[in-house]
Amino acid sequence: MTSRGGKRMGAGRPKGTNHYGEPTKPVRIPVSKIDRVLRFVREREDMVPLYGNEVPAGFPSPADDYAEGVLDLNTHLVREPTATFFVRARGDSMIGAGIHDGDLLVVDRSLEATNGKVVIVSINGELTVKRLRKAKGRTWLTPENPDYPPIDFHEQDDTHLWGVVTNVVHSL
Amino acid sequence: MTSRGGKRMGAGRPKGTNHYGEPTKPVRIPVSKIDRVLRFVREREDMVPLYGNEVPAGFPSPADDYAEGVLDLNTHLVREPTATFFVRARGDSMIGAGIHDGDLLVVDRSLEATNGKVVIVSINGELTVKRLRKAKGRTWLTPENPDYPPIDFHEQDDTHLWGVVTNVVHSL
DNA sequence: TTTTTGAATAATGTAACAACATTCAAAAGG
DNA sequence: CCTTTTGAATGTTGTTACATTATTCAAAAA
Repeated sequence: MTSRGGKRMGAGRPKGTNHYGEPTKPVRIPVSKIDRVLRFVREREDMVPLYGNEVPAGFPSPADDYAEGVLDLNTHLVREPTATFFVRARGDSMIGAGIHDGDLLVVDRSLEATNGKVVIVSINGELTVKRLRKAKGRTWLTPENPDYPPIDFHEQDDTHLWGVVTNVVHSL
Repeated sequence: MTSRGGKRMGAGRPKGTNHYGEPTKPVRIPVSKIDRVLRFVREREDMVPLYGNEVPAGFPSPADDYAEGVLDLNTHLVREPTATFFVRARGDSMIGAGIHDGDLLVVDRSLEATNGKVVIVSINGELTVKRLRKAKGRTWLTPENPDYPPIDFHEQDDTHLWGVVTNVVHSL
């Protein structure tokens, strides 16, 4: 074929037409986490739409813009990653606080355990969850269930306060 | 100074002494997500230690090995990212199922709404959460609160079943 | 024996590159 | 004059390459 050459002013792929709509940069990732990272950046795996109580216009297409916003559970529930841990709740002594047997408790060790907070305490090597009550110079650990009695609390060898429960994850 | 040269058999940095304990590879990441990705891979932000009810040996140092394992909330609670959304619960009609006013509900639209499942239904443009009961060829939406009556359910113009509630996140 | 020092080697952030994708307009065809 | 074909022009992308840094070891010095 003969050439069809010549100037092509303004030709070429336009900027910003990539998959993400923004520039990318190579970042070194440990191989075991590459899959997870790619899912996060490519499929916005961690951003799940949040709806209120009205059926939104775009419903039920989560691919559309999320009028009510999106939510990342890790960021939402874990404010201080290095100070946070989970504990599996046992028993029904805190049923009144919405804590059921088997629930996953999100515990933040960086929060101050003030009066009224639900806390994780170890007693004789066992972790337990109770509500902290401070009154008249004394401190009590009170269950949220009338079947159980309050416990007088003071830090000692085998009793330690580990953190404040911020969220309860209940599976159905 | 004179040279101190000569063979150095076995010298050099040993393999596997990198920050992650495993090889890395460059992966192209959109610039706005680089911070988030680096936090994830470097500080294992999303991997929070999970403890049972015994005080573990390494406690309270989350930097140590997690005898009870680690947990990533997104992976744990969101099985099908593209079919999942969140709804904020209103009212106390499902208090018996552990669902309180203001709780965050994780809803999976890919699960089958079988008898006994807690489901999200829209009625007249409003989202509501109820337990599905199927019996004698009929389907009911039953609140988990004796103060509320069951509702006869059948899909029609203004009534639609949106998904199955898999988890309830309750804030304290 | 202990300390100093540079060789040896791996890790790491980023530039560079080759392969691919996309768009435009000149040339060809009608 | 309008439509189709085609290669130039340019951006994107996964991966390689590389210069710099970090780490360890043992020969040489003290």
